[in-house]
Amino acid sequence: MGNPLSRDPIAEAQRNWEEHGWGDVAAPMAAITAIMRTQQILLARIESTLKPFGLTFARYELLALLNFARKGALPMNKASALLQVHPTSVTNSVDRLERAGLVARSPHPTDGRTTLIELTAKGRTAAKDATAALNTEVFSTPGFSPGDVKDLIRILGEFRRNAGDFED
Amino acid sequence: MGNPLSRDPIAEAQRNWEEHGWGDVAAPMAAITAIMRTQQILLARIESTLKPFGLTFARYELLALLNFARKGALPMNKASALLQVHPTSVTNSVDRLERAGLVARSPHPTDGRTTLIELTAKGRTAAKDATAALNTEVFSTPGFSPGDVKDLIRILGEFRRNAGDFED
DNA sequence: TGAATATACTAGGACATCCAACGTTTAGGC
DNA sequence: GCCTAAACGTTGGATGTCCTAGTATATTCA
Repeated sequence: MGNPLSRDPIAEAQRNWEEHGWGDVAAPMAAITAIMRTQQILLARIESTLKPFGLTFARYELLALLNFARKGALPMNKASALLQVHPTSVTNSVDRLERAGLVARSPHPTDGRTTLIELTAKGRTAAKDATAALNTEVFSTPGFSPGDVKDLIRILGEFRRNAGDFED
Repeated sequence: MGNPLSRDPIAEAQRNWEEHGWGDVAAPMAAITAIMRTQQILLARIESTLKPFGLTFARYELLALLNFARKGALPMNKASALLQVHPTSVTNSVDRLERAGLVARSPHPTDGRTTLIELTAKGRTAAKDATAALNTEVFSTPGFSPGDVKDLIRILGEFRRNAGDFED
């Protein structure tokens, strides 16, 4: 889909912003646009790594979350909150994961409204295998230096806290 | 869709990774996940700012690109390359923008294969207004300190260069 | 008990992305 | 000059995400 460009299009945009008298917001614009593009690149890598497992990133995240939960089960609404996604998206993901035999729905023992999502044995295996693949194929060579990784975690952590993701 | 959580779910994931013996990739995993989440937050802000203009981010990017192009026109394939998206995605965006009267297709004067995308007067106004809105509502208060903005531009710029986005 | 709230599902729609395939047009090798 | 290869944009199909709205059920609290 793309050969390398001769010039950085985001740096170009930043220059355009400055020339049009928006110099005060040119840098933040460039940073935000760069985050958008970086996410695109990373997502493509992750999805191509997960494809052999029949997983998308959204479904993998849910699987990984369940894998870390005690007893491998979580209520739907907890999963929605922890993954920061819309409840209907969780329903959608669970539908597909259930159809693939990786998770199962079960009624909550005391609260009749909530349904628990539970990892099946097959789902636990898939979670482990997919995680191993991501670790070796993506996370071990992230494209950031260790120092930059540290900076990113700090910068984006502060951003997310200020955005209301969590209080800590 | 979300009240603040009591703890940072990404920091939590990082801890889980370390406890499972994947300490060597725990930090990159956290950084990459943070980029994913940050992109989500920023995209939501941008889209809600663009909504009154009947624009999505993908369509706005195309509009802004045309607005900076000399003569307000670009070939489809140039737009595809500069925006780093699949040609069919550009077709999709142009279809919708054309239906909204913001751009127009026209044949290339010398190369019969390529079609030019051209800003209409209405499109140029929309581009200017939407940019002004983004500048005041999003980019002026990005949620990053000026120093962090600078770091992000450098770190993500290097990443994108290494990923083959551009050569410079 | 009754009203407000919480939970999850269904249905429908908007949107973006990618892929395979196609017709048209151009360019390059011979 | 011709013919093959490549480039370009489009179509149709598939996938996937998110959102809104409405429904049904269950819980909580006044």
